[in-house]
Amino acid sequence: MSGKISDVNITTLSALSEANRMNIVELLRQGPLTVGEIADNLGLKQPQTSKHLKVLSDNGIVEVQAEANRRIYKLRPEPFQALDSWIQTFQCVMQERFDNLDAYLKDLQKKEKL
Amino acid sequence: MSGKISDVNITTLSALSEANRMNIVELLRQGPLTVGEIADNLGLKQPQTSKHLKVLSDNGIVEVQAEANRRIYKLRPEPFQALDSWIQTFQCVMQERFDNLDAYLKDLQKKEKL
DNA sequence: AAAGAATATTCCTGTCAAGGAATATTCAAG
DNA sequence: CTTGAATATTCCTTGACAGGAATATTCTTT
Repeated sequence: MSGKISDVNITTLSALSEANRMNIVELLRQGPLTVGEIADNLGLKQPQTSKHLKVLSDNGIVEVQAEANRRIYKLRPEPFQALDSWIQTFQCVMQERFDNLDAYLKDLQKKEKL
Repeated sequence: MSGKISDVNITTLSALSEANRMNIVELLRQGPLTVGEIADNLGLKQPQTSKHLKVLSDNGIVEVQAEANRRIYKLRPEPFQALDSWIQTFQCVMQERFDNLDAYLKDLQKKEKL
């Protein structure tokens, strides 16, 4: 049911859960950049930058446009939209009112009377 | 500047980027549960369940309340709030209007005239 | 065609994290 | 205080993944 949504998010999350890739994504938030620009901005070497971009690309977080010698990378909206709508399903948790645990404990006592 | 925010998110993301932990979190969205209940629901063995819960706990995603023999785990709101506000910084990406790349290419041409 | 810039790929190595199995801890009840 | 349930922890092994270094590819320019 919500299986696919979760699957999408888990690959997105694992791609983002690496510091350099997170930095790349936050950098690209400001707009498209070439590999060299990304590497320079973040102090990364070119090969590792390409590798990280490949991971991001394989997970649909980023897309490429070849322009002569260069490859211009930019963020794709979908994974962020998906992540946003996923996180919205936790509204009840984010607005916690500190009565959930009490309710649970009362429920537990009921069960144990059986 | 936004360093701390990123750091918070990266530990949250890496904790969530494991399928079993993701399942645990989605299960706990519906309310607090004991270790045994979580393990049963997800078909996990108790030791691994405890280990995953420890990771989630170490990252502040989950909190425990001891109740006799049992430990009741529940989601903490903060990481989700943080993730939510982080994802909101990608609004511009999520509303992409397909003109970013064009703008970049024009900008690139300008630079190359120098 | 040759040279050089920009990028991608490969191979190697070390590190880290997850699962399995066994064991330790903690608590309740008799 | 012994037993048993619920949970945590330890040790071990294995696989995934990131970085380094070298090399391959692709395109431009001359």
